[in-house]
Amino acid sequence: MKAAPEPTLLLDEQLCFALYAASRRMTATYRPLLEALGLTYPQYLVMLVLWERDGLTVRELGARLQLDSGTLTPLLKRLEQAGLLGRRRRQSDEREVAITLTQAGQNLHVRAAEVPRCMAERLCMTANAFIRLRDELKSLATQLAAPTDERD
Amino acid sequence: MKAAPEPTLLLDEQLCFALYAASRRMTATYRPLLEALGLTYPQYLVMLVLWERDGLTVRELGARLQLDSGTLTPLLKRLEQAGLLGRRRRQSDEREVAITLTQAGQNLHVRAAEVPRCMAERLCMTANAFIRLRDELKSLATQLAAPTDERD
DNA sequence: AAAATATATATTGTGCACAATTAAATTTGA
DNA sequence: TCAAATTTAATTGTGCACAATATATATTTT
Repeated sequence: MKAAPEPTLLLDEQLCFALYAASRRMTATYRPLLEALGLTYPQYLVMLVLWERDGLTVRELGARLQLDSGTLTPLLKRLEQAGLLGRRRRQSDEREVAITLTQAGQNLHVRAAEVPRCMAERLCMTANAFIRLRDELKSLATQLAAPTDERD
Repeated sequence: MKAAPEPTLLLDEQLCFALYAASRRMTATYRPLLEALGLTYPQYLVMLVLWERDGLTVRELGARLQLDSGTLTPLLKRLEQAGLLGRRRRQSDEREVAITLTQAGQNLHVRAAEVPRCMAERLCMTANAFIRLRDELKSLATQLAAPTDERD
């Protein structure tokens, strides 16, 4: 019976740092592709959500991306300035702000379609490895989102 | 013979978003633990490096963490203000700034030791799963760091 | 040695993240 | 019914990330 290995403070042994470093490298790899579309990486994520379903509120966008209004409000204002979307209060509930794509925002969908293809090529992973890693990361995030006392 | 699946623009299918979301969740999980030590997450990473090897230059720290002086200089100044480290020009090369832990900075090492233990418990992963995921993320980062035309 | 080049850090500016607060609209309930 | 509680965005403030530039020092070239 072997004792559980003691977790260390060595940088190279940390899962958190591998995750942090990989995430920043991923964003850096997207950067030149998205720059060609006039988007930052978080802006691209917002557009992905809106291309799936237009007219969401700030709250719904935030729920999807796990971002709050402190991040989204200025980001959405920049996308509005760029002419990709519009923001207006819902008449049914004046607290809510509905985000709607402009024609330019909708048109960008077509040009964006090559981004995932380009990244897939860049990753050099099999479809299975891709899906396995993605789903492991999803379940890690789920595990970390659970309250501290959650029993599995 | 099945054709390769076409990559989509659906948010939930993106590896990048799973990575981005998991990384932010991870940082959020560290936050209360590190707050007790008076550190932010990037500051904690800098301390991990210095606890392994003191007296590194800003450049060497940056190489280890993949961060540039635009990020590190103000961060290191805040850690200096907090009394955890000192910054001084190397006499051998006045361009370089050596970062040295103060006694308080060294003392924090002991209290920090429980952070990885606490996180390991929080993750609910076997040691093998932990290592496998960590190393997959490392190799992903390596793959993304390679120049675009790299053949495997 | 002077000029050109390279290197290390700092500075500036933009854009996230996220906590905390504010303000307005809506819902709830005594 | 109307005061309290809740909900939604926006605002404010701090701290990263990162590109671009500036500045000082060191090295190389001529």
